[in-house]
Amino acid sequence: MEEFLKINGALYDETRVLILAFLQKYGTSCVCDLQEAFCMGQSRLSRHLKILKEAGFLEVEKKGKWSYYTIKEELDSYRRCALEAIATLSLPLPSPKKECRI
Amino acid sequence: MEEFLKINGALYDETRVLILAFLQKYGTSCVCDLQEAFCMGQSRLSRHLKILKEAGFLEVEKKGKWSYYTIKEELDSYRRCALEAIATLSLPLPSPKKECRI
DNA sequence: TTCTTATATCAATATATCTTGATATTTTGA
DNA sequence: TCAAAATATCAAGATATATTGATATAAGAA
Repeated sequence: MEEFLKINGALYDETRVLILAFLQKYGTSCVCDLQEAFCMGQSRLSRHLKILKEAGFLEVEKKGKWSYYTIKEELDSYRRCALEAIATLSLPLPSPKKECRI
Repeated sequence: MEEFLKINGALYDETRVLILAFLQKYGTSCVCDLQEAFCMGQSRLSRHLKILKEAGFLEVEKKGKWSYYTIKEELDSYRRCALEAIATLSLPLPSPKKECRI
């Protein structure tokens, strides 16, 4: 139950749904990529990414100063359903703006 | 987006997940059935049932003094996924106690 | 009509969550 | 070693949600 609620809590926020949609569309991104794209404060983004990670949607890889967030490859059926549902929402997403990678 | 968030909000509450699990297992129930089973205050139940209904999971049929709540037959794939996920949680459910129907 | 029952809704309080700005940590380069 | 950049975390205030008890509504029985 606890895990199920954590998943739904993660999905019960517009910002996080948009982040998932963005990562589905554009793939691995660092926090600064998302900051640029969404024009969003860094602490706010960092918090939402943490929630998505702890809900089992994302994984992080740290390289140098950067943290790269990716949607996990292996997801259980419920999380996959959720991502499909998000994809079919056809949300208007910002485009990735700058490259700030290594 | 709005509808998707409403679904996830409805699923982000232990009480409501239990109600869905109960209705999946035992079928149509009136509010008093659920009160008996869950030993839960009536206004609290009524509120949660309303939220589940407005999130598209339940339908209500009124007969006399009673309101009968049922899980909708025709659900989109995301809601169906959610109900499957709930079923596989194998939650410990109270048994229906009394019959208070017409 | 009047009383009782089943349900819905409201108001007040408590709890949880989100946002913002400030601070901490870590890495890299000067 | 020092400063700057990327990210994480914390604290305070604002907003949302859940619970409880009280009240409202509607149907049926007396």
